[in-house]
Amino acid sequence: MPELPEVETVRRGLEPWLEQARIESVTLNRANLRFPFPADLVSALEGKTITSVGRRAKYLLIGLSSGQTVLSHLGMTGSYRFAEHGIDKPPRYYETENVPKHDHMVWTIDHPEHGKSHLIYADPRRFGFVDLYDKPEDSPYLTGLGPEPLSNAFNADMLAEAFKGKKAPIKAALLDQRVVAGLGNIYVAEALHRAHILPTVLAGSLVNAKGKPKPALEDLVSAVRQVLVEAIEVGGSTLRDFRNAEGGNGYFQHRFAVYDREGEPCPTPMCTGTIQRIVQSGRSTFFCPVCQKQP
DNA sequence: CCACTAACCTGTAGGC
DNA sequence: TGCCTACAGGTTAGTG
Repeated sequence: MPELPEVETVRRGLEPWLEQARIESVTLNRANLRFPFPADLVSALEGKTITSVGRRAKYLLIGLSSGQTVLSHLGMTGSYRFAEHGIDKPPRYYETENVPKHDHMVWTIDHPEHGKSHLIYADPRRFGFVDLYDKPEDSPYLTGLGPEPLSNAFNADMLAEAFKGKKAPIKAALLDQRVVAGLGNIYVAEALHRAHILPTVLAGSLVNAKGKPKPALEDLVSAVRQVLVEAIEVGGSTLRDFRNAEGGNGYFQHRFAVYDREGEPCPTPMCTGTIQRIVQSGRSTFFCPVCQKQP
């Protein structure tokens, strides 16, 4: 689920409730998610104060007063939410019935303004994970990442450098987190549609003979930025189960031009095309065969 | 270097 | 109602 706009939405929802909060206790309801929880996670968290709630690509980065940083990835179905305030004991859902069975990690926190509450991490498919670092920039999850797509480091010149001679389809190239970090299946499809580029064209075909970006690559950079900004503004996309930290959903799914719209008319003005679905790298790709072209 | 598949795991939607 | 299949926002390892 969560691509950059959804993770940013979660981050913004968590920040006012977590920053300055003290972690009183931590309960792990199982030993692992995608990977085992770090052996020292509970002791590293308990008694510390949260100093920051950040994000890099699709990773949440929670800074602690000890100087350490919690790195959290939501996988496909991970979510953070708060239990109602004023509860004294953390919920141990696995021991009871009638309660969510995918609540794997619970932090009992005390915030100077908001008081006590429980932060709950739930994740039905358990593709997410939590890790702990002294210096998060050394984490193998972050070291190889490409630039943030909303930063100035992401531009047509750097994309041209990355795509020069590259034979992978542009769709696969944009999903490669080493090229640009934070895009997923939804926003790649939407950005390519806005830039009028077919997802099947080779990445290298967007670069000219001098290694400089063709105009279509400039359009693509703008489209990526635009679609991400719009999505963040409306709280991301809720397809099945995405919820922000306050329990609300996103609204960008109503603005999808192509994603999950196979058979529907292309929304591009004057375009007569019908949205098609193909499979690339084992994943669905949605596009309009009429207004998306080979540059 | 690149493409494709399977794997991790659970839930849900659709066909019969 | 139930059973079965296909598929889902991500990432990684293995194979050809």
